[in-house]
Amino acid sequence: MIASGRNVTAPKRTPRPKREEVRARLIAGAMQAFADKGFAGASIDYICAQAGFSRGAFYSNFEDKDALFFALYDQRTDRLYARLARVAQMAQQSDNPLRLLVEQLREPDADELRWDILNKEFIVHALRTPAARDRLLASRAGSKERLGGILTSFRPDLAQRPELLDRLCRMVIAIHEGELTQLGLDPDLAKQESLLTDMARWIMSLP
Amino acid sequence: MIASGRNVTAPKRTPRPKREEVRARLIAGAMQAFADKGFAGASIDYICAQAGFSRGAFYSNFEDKDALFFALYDQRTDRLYARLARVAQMAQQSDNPLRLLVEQLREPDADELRWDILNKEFIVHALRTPAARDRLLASRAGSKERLGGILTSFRPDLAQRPELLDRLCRMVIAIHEGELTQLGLDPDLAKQESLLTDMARWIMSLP
DNA sequence: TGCACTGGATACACTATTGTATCGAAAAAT
DNA sequence: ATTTTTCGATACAATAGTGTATCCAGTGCA
Repeated sequence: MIASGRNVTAPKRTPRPKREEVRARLIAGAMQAFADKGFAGASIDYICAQAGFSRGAFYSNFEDKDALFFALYDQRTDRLYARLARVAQMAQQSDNPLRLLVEQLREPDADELRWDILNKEFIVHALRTPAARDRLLASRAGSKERLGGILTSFRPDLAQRPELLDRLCRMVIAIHEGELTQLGLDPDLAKQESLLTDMARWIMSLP
Repeated sequence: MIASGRNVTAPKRTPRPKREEVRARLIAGAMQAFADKGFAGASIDYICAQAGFSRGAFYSNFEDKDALFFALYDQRTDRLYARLARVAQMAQQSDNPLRLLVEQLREPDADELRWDILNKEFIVHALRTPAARDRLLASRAGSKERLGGILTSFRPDLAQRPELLDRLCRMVIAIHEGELTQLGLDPDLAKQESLLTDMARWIMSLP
């Protein structure tokens, strides 16, 4: 049942990977490499080594390291959006939607923590690069928007208080990112309850 | 009244700066350079150019770039500690100590924002370098300790609830760092009230 | 089956960066 | 005043990284 095609000639030694897969593996390699060495610290050669390709593969798929960085960031942003959408939908029928949100946002597994390193790296990059800054701001505005929708589904009255809602979103994001920092530095904290639970309780108790 | 010493010979052309000053200027240059280009992105040459010295000066004062990074970090840590101590003292006699704390922590001036970039840079560095991680954890534990003292001066009952106090400190730190991120990316937010004021109100209203 | 094309691998030229060895002027010591 | 020490500046060798030009195996189309 294996390779039922013509087996007359010698078997293919190196079935060249599809372009999409090459890109995907390069992006995955970049995530590893950037987390290991930082954006500037990771040479293109090192990134390619992580992905199992040569620099030629890189240069035929990306303009330069910045482009790869953006591709990686976009991928993760899409993933985050998908997760938030899932939470929003599940929240509709859950009897404890806040706990759900907190659990979904927490996810302190290795991958998430490694991504958080990179997220910070990207923030720093954006803080000094106008183009990256604009892009990041737009992306974060989208995240905040979605988060606002979720919070409103918990407390419908917030829809009437947009400025308060905005501040709450900012606080949730700040605490989330801050907690990831603390978790990354001190893994023991993972045993404790998330700081976001307190935040959630506070939101629900607001007048 | 100027240079009352012996003025027989020609005036000194290049009064070599004291060692302390060289170190200080190199550290200041490093802050500028790291904020501009990141830790790995800032070459030693670039750092020295910012400080107005040659690489020779650098190598005769520091082991390598890491050592300079640590020196810079230590300097800022000392400064933060001093500021926290000042707040704690002022809080004793202030009639609105929380506002005081918030104002002191906020300080969204250019220097503080530039330092925040570097702080994130250092965190990222620490997340992947065990030695730096230990050092950073110790430093942050110290900060948390001092912050706890300040919070307790506002709400003495917290002294009896150490685990709650610890969580509150973590939240304040998380929100502070998160807000600095947001301020850096979107300077317009500086017009708004600090997120920490809400946090402070919440702390004071805790049962 | 043959042929053109795609795209990853390799080689090369060029630049940037690092660390060290050496030099010389200013400070300090005698 | 002369010697000694200190320490920033300069020169140099070695290395690492980048981008491009070229090559060649695999792929799809006729």
